[in-house]
Amino acid sequence: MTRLSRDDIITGAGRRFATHGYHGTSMRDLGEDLGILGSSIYAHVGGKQELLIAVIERGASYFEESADRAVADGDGPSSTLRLLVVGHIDVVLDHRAEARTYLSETDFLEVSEQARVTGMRQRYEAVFVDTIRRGVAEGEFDPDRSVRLSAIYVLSILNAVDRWFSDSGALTRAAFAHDLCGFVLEGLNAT
Amino acid sequence: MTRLSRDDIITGAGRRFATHGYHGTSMRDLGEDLGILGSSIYAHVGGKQELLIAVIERGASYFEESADRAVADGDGPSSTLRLLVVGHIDVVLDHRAEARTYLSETDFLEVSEQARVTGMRQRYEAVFVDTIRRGVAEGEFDPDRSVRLSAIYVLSILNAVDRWFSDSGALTRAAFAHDLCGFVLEGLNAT
DNA sequence: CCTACCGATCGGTAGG
DNA sequence: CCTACCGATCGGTAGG
Repeated sequence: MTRLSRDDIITGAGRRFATHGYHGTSMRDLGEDLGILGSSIYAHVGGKQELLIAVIERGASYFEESADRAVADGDGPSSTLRLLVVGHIDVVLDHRAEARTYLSETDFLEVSEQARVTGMRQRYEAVFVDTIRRGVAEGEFDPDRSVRLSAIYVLSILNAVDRWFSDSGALTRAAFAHDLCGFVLEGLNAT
Repeated sequence: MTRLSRDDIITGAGRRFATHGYHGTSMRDLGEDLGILGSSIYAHVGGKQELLIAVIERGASYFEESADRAVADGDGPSSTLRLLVVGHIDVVLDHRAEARTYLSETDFLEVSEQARVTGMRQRYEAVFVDTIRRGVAEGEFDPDRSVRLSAIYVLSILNAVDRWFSDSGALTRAAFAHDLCGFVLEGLNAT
């Protein structure tokens, strides 16, 4: 039995927040998950709100990194969009707790933190918008569709993936990503 | 100042649950919203959990009624699908609090209630699946697309509508519904 | 990381 | 619907 790290505490908090919600989680609950007392958590972090911030910050940065990679590696708009879709799916499924907390519990951050996280989210979503816009400009996507709405549709689908998808099901992650890209690109009348 | 009804209490609870979450709402918070004391709520309802049940039951029945109407009034699969989409949008925007609580707080119901609500939700979603399946069978939709996935996509988009749409924006509800139907039906290669 | 707490708040009740 | 509570639990701290 070695001492827990701050990262361990944050990971545990993410799991609890994702399943029981921020307000549904007590420091004692969290301690029990970690095998320590609730009060012992304060040896690692300043408080419950600080844990929420740390978990959500993690979630936000996974998405940010994914977008950066998609933009760097993408070869044209539909290629970039595919990478964005695959990357988002991976973040949501490989970092379920942090991603879900980021997506569902941001309202419970203190206002200043909330503003920062909202900013990060807007920048992330803007990458989708910009990519689609570029696809329209370059003649790859249907110019008659609303760019903004198309981005909202894709993101709505992506943000709900963890609610129904399981790696242990018959549908593989790659097959799903392919289907979703097809659905989206057909909707955009990709050429 | 007349006495509040049980329905008033449930409406107030829905608003609080939708914005602050079930666990983020105290009976005293709710009382304050209603202009009474937290303890006075117990003159109307048995407890907090009973309020959650009542709010979610309302939300679930709005969706159920919408699906019933769509099936009754629809003239063929793509017509029914359009009615389902428009109906879902209306429920989510005209009954924001109940719909959002239904969609986000069901995990906090006692297990027996949770099972019932999950059943209602599955029956509702099955209407989407069946409608799309019928569209494929009748040659209206692309048979190469997964029916299940298409239903998941539409529902994912619909369930997030209240997060970004506002009736006071430039985009009207009808224009949005039209765009979404177009997006979905194009994805389904509707003929 | 535990012991031993603290004041505040929680859901809820008895009696009117 | 209010007054006046109750025991339980909450986030958090002092001291080791």
